[in-house]
Amino acid sequence: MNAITWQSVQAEALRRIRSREWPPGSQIPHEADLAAELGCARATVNRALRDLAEAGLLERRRKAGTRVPLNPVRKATLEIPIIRQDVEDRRQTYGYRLLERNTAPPPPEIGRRLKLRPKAQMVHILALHLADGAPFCLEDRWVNPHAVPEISEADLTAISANEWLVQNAAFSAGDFAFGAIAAPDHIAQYLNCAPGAPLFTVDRTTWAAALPITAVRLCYAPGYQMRAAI
Amino acid sequence: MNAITWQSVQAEALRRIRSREWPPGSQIPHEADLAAELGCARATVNRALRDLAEAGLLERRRKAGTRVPLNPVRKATLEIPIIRQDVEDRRQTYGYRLLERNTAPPPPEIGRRLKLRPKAQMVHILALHLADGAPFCLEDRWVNPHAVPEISEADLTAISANEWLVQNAAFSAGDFAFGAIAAPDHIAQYLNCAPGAPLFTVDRTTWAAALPITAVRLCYAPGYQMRAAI
DNA sequence: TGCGATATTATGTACATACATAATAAATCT
DNA sequence: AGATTTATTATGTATGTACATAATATCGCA
Repeated sequence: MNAITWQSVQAEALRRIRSREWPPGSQIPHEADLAAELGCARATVNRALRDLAEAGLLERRRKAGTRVPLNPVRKATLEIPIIRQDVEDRRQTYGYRLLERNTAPPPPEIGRRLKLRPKAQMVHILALHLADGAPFCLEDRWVNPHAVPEISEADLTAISANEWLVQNAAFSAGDFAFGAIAAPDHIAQYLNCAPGAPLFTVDRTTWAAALPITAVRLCYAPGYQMRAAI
Repeated sequence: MNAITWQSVQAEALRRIRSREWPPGSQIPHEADLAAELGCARATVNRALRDLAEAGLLERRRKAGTRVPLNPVRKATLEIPIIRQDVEDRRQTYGYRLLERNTAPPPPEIGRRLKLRPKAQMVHILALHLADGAPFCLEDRWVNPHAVPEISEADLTAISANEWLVQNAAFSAGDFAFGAIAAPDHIAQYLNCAPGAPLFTVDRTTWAAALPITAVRLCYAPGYQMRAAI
């Protein structure tokens, strides 16, 4: 009956970090010593410390050992559902309208972000997501047709590009930027809000290995909040 | 010489998910079978699949097995540095000014968020973070003195409450909400921007087990973006 | 002294085995 | 039939061993 689990090892390590028993910047005992001290296998210690390192509470390097970082970085996990799910999770009924769809060269800024040559043709999609009939989020998207040629045939009036891409495009990496803008006139019209109203925005680019797939800006209606937990 | 690593197993699993070989909603073979098929130990498969489950690409339940979720939820990891670090990472020089500090009962909304009784006294702190001398972020914070009594003696003119708390308060959980607001007059003054300008905001509460520690709203100067990667 | 080769070391991973745990399915009893 | 107990099963975890890998420290040589 051994009560030692990797969670209990992790809890003990956390306690030592927070109590300054292992002060910031210091090196902590190596796995074998800790395992001996706590009476468990090295693999158990490894699992505990590896997890803490992934959470940013420890820094580990081969041979150099494990240390408590001087500048702790909190890592929060953001769960980013497809927009329909986001609306339904709020117990509202989801609606969707495709506003525009054409093929054109993207604005220079989008081209730069996706590292495409200047005049490459891309599929441009403008769509509005609704919650209980009211504007919820405006989706302004550019898709690289070379990455997902099937997009040309997709029926984007029935399913949003957001959802279609999640289901049909392999992706390996991406980045997000969250910010706030004042609603320009044309966006204010779609979102049915005052021009200049503060809008929460998400800019997102996704890649399949080195191949750019899509760049999108989501503008949420005033009052929207995105939540995360640690 | 075995070239099979948990990463390669993970890559193969990812391939099958994306290629619809394992379609959304379906159950995938159990660990022992996969291990036999791929020619590795079950522990290796476990590590690979466990990681994918943590990333939201698989759902696992004991006895019930492992399945591909119908509604994929993308999980992004947000790195949330202390504000000084954020500024310095932009290669700007950090500055800080404590604007106000007093003890008072918090506004009802803060009290509710922290689940405190209505008239509990809290430490209120208003501070401005600067980048290259320009306003960067306004910090409006309420701290529970019962959770961190040392806050009363802390010299918050030299070090920000943000930083002091990271270094001195044990915390176990927290949540974030990101949004956008129109700058109210008094905030616009501090941030040196036009009243009504769109501001990116972070609302954050942190807890030590069941004990509320602090609630804070950060208002970033116009144009600020917070970044995350998948 | 300076530089490159070599040894050392702490973490990282793989594996076989064993047992724990949770959820389901089957069996049993009333 | 319905409720309760008992298998069954897939994932979860712990362990000892072995070897891989990356970073550092040391040695040997010019």
